Amino acid sequence: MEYYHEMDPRRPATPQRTSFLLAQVGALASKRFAEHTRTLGLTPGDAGVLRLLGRSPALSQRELADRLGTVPSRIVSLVDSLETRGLVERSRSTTDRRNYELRLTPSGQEHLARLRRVAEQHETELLASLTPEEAAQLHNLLQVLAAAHTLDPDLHQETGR
Amino acid sequence: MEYYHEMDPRRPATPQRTSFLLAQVGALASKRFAEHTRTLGLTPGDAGVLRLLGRSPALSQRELADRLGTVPSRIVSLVDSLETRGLVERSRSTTDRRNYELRLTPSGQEHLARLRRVAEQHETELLASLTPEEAAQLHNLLQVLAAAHTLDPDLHQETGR
DNA sequence: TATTGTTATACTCTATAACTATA
DNA sequence: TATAGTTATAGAGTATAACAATA
Repeated sequence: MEYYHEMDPRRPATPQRTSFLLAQVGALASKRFAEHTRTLGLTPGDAGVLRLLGRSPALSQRELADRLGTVPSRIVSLVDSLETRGLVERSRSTTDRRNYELRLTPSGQEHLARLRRVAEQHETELLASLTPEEAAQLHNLLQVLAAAHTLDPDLHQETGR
Repeated sequence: MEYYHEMDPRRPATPQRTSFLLAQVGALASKRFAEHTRTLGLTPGDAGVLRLLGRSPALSQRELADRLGTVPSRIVSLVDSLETRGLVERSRSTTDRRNYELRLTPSGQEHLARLRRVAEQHETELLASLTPEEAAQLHNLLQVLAAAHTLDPDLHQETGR
């Protein structure tokens, strides 16, 4: 159920709040993205790992967990699965043998490239009803909100609760 | 884990896509709203039921499920809980005794009023970093997106899958 | 002692399917 | 037969806590 994300086509008696719309449209974006990744045989979680390892090779599982805002135990099954499918490889760090260094395999890099293409397609589809100027406006407004809510240390962090 | 909603304060090497930002900020809005409802002893699901019954009294559970984009079985436990707490009451329809007619009790109406106040507060907090003009702009852009994606019958519906 | 990764477990949320009662 | 509501169950997704290996 979408409770707060309700998408009833009937018009509400009261005008929708912006925060409500934001949650609705944001949930739509997430859902559509998940559908796109699924066509590649990847979950959104897989996509997050591939994206980060593409940007930062040799990450440890602990670091990966921190950056994704989750716990190390969650990373284990994610990397297990990606390793089994040959997209990611673990090698022990030579300097600290507790750590793994995680890297994309060539196949993992291909998957990441495909992922970037569907992300681009997703972006295009989602914003198709906006003019380029409107899309740029939206981008800026969202960045203001993201910055305001993550950079204020007095507010609880979004990731990891 | 927020995978796609990752809120890593480190700047990404590539600029964030708007769809990504939308998912991030939307998830933030949902999470903050849930925190607000929790201070009233309500889940976001509870809030959805109260809001709809406030607007449309005498709804059946089936209708409620449809409007919230979920299945009837999900409504049962939600209404059970609200009924136990004295916020909602079930009465059998006199015209078709299969249906319930759901209504808010006076206490339910008070809770709904409180809910509206925290929703207003939530809205204010979330958008505090925008000027009124920017907030209005954001509202309009989001409405365009919401309309484009729900009114097109060729695209899968967001609610209910 | 502290940290990385692992396992086992549990919890939350939600959907599916079979059932009952009414129509 | 069809529909409203109910129950039992199961599946995602994710977190917690205890543990082994290494530092």
